[in-house]
Amino acid sequence: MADAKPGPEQLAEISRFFRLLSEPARLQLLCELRHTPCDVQTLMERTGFSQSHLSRQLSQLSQAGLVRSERQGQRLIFHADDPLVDDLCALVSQRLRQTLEARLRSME
Amino acid sequence: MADAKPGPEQLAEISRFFRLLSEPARLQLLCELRHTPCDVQTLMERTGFSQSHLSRQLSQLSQAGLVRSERQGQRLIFHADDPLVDDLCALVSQRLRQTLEARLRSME
DNA sequence: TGCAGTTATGACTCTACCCGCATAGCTTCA
DNA sequence: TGAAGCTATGCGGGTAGAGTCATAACTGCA
Repeated sequence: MADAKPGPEQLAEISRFFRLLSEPARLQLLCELRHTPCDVQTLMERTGFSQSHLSRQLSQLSQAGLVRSERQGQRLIFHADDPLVDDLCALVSQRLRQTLEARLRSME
Repeated sequence: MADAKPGPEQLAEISRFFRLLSEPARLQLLCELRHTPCDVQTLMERTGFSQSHLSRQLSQLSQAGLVRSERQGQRLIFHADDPLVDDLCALVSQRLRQTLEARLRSME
């Protein structure tokens, strides 16, 4: 029952979530903000992205609850204090490492 | 060190992996094959996808090691015996549920 | 080996979405 | 309140990739 086949609806939602993480730009933003909240100006300097692009991506991420914004003076400070993404990335990284090792061994 | 910022290279690989799961069709295939391996004919009937489409998607999944094929007679039987996807989906589902509950409470 | 059945692939269309530019809309503070 | 600064959004070019059709390539079997 815990691993019953999810319905199409649920499948769609889950895949939408993964889509958020499937874009390097967004994943990068999440990593940048993970332990050091900052404002858009700083993100522009660090990533080279345009302001409009950042605004859109941050909007998507905050809509999914992966990012939170807090006003400080006239600028918004963005936070990403959710460990979920860390966990997901850790699982995937570990998997990628295993795959590489296996490929190494197989070409021996 | 465990959660140091990943480099651009690693970020790209991780996001590529998430992209595999960001397509409902592929996620559905993984769910179909998770506990009941089967051949392409059966997948066509169950999902309504064309043979060529299935071939491409299964190719991507098997290249990532999420699916394995085994010949039986003249047809290939596809397996998805990796619990990783289950784990990832479970984490995300749980998160989606939490988000919904929070939204409910906030509109109270 | 040659045939029948199965899978992979080239060519194509179509949709979604990234990303930047320009600008409209807001928020804060003097 | 009005101006300055910050953020959101309409618009458009470009690209990646889903999905189909036709067909090539391959596999097991008579």
